[in-house]
Amino acid sequence: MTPSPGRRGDLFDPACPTRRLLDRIGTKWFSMAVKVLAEAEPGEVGFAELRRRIPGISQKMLSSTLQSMAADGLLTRRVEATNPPRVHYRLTELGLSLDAPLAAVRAWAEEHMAEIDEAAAAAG
Amino acid sequence: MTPSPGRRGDLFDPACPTRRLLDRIGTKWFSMAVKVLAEAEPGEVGFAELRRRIPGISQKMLSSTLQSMAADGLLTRRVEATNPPRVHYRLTELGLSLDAPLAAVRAWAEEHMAEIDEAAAAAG
DNA sequence: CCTTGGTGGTTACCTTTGGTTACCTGATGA
DNA sequence: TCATCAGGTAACCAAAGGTAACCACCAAGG
Repeated sequence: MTPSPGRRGDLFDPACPTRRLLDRIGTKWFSMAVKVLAEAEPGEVGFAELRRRIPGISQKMLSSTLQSMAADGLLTRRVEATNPPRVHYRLTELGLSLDAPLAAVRAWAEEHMAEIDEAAAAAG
Repeated sequence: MTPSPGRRGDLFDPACPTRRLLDRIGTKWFSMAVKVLAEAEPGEVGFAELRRRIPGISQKMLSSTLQSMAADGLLTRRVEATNPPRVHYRLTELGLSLDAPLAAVRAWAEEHMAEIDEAAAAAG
């Protein structure tokens, strides 16, 4: 109680940038969306195509994930004014730059998660 | 259709290692614990000292965070058999190696979260 | 004509779980 | 007597995430 209001390093206050970033990349589909969009060949991917490339995601989750990413300036929407209007998504430079640290996390996971599994199995 | 089933397979199944890692580092105190322990000078930190170095954390959350990390083989517990038994925590090599990708995430956050804030403010 | 399917969403509803506060243990030392 | 050590337990809250239904539009099939 009464956690000393004293100055703590910025890494720990509620507005800590790392915490706020982790809140985003910790959501279920965020990192997958970044990866799929970062690795997309034309750079631009339509909504339905994204659904196909992210197996298991629902329309709602894809829609809300893309919305929050757009609000964060990580991607842009382009609405094609055709018959059934198609919407295309593309990472901004900011969003693209985020793929680097995420790739580091992915690499660590693919290299070391087996060790975590062993430890978890041993711990019962 | 799907002439190439695009064997990005394992990255998207429920047992995807990246997803399972993100589920961990996305929890509120996990990354802070890794950082504090990785930067600790003796390498070993007691429970109460951890509480002091992670302002705002409760006993329960510190306890459960450390437990899950121990179960994952990321840290080890050393119980000092003194009168009030003190418990010391130390990252394993596995846990220590995780600090590298997390540092990349922290670096990105400190460098770019301001841009996200601007975009979010502009988006209203 | 009617039905089906695919386009890009939105809304309502429900469950799960992460996180919080609060209170409990026993032992010890001042 | 009281606080501190390292937790455990219970109850509660808010948010994440899932399912399902709905919308408007259009193309193809029968």
